[in-house]
Amino acid sequence: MSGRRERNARGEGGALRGEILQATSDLLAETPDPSAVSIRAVARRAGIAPTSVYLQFPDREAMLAAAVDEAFARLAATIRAAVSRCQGDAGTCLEAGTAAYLAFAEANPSHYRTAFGGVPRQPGSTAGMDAFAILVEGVQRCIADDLAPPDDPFRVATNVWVALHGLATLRASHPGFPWPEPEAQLHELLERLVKLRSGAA
Amino acid sequence: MSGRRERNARGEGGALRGEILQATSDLLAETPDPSAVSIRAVARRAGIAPTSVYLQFPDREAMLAAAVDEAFARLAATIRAAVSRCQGDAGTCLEAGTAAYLAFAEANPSHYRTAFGGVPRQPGSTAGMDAFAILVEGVQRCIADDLAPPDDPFRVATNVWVALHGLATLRASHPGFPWPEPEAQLHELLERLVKLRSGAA
DNA sequence: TGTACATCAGTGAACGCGCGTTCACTGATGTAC
DNA sequence: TGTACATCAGTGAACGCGCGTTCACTGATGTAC
Repeated sequence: MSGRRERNARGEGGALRGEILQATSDLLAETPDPSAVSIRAVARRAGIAPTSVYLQFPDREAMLAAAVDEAFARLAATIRAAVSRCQGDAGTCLEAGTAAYLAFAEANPSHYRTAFGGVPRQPGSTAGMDAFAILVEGVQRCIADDLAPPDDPFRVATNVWVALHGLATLRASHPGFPWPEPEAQLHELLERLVKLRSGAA
Repeated sequence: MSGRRERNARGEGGALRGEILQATSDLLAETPDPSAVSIRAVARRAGIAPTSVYLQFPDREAMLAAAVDEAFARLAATIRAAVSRCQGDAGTCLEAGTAAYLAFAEANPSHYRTAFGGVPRQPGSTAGMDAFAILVEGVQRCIADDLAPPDDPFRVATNVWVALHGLATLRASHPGFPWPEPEAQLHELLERLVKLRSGAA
C-alpha cells in the first residue's frame, strides 16, 4: 500500500482516538450489521494496526460504546441547533426539533439503530436523555404559550418521543409501506398527541 | 453425552425442520445478539450435527428468515386471538388487540426485535402486514360504531402502529426510564391518536 | 555541545476459537423380484 | 420367503477465514547531565 502513515507528534497520541471513532462511525454507517464492526475492520479502515486500538480503548465493547455515545451527542446537538434556529412560535419550534430528530435518524440509520436499537443500555447511561429534555421543554413552551391545553409536559413528551422513535424505526425497516408524507405525518402526530392548535405550522 | 438421538422415521425427515426452528427460536430468545445464533449453535441446541441443518435450509440466512417468519405469524395469531376473545365494544377490542401486541413484544423481545428490528425487510415480504390489517379493521369498527370521529382508518392505524412499535421498542431499550403504567399509557395514546371517546375501556 | 536514557506512538507475529460450508460417508428401512 | 438394491435421515472430518487479544518489539523524540 501507499507509504507509511505519519505518526502523531509526541503528546498527540490521543488524536488516534478520534481517528478510530471516525472509522468506527463510517463503518457503522456503511453496514447494517454492527457485528461487522470489528476491531480489525476499524483498524483497516483507519489505516493502523489492530493492536493500536488498544492504546485508546480497553476492548471492542468500549470502542463501540464510545462511538454510540458520540452518535447520541450528535443527535442532541442537531436537535438543539434546529430549535435555536427556529424563528416561529413554540409549536413551530417543537415541530422543527422533532423534524430534526427524524432527519437525523433517516440520514444515519445505523447510528440511530445502534444507539436506540433494542439492546438495553447499561443502567447508568443517560444517553439520549438530553435530547429528551429538549423535547420536554418544547412541549412545556407550547402549553405555556397557550398553543396546547394544560397537561403534564413530561408525560406528553414521553408520548411524542414514543411516536418519533416508532416513526424513525418503522420507516427505516418497512420502506415498502405506503407511508404518508413525513412532514404531514409528523404534523398529524404532534397535533393529536400534544393537542396543538393547528395554528402552528 | 446421553445416548444417540433417535432418528426420524422414514418420510418424516421434514420433522427436523421444526426442531431446528424451535432451537433457533429458543436461542434467539436467550441472547440479545442475533449474530450468536449460528448454524453450529442451533445444531448444538437441537442435538444434531451442524451439517444436518443443510438438509432443511440452503444456508444460515434462510434458517434465520424462516424463524423470523414464524415469529411474525405468532404475533398476528396472538393479536387475532385477543381480539376474538374480546367481548366489549369496538374501542375495548382495539385496546385488547394493541395490548396483546405490546405483551407479545415484551414477552419475546428478541423475536420482536429480530422481526421489526431496523434492518429493512426484503422487498417482497408482507411480514407484519396481516397484523397491521387487524389494526386497520379495529380502527374502522371504532369509527363505524361512532366511538371515534370519521377519519381515514388506514392512516389512523398507521399512526397507532407507529406508537405501538415505539412503545414496544423504547420500553425494552430504556428500562430505566420512568415509564407510566403500560395500560394507562396505551389508553392515552389510543385516546389521542384515534380520538376515542373515553367511554371505551 | 554531546550523549545516554526515558518516554511515547505505534507495529507484527502469534495464540486459540467459532464460524459457514463442502464432501464423502454410514446405517436403517423400505421395495422389486 | 429370501435377497439385492435404492432411498432416506443423519454424521464426521476437514477447509479456509476473520475474529479478539497478548506479547515482545521498533524507532522517533524529548530530557538530564
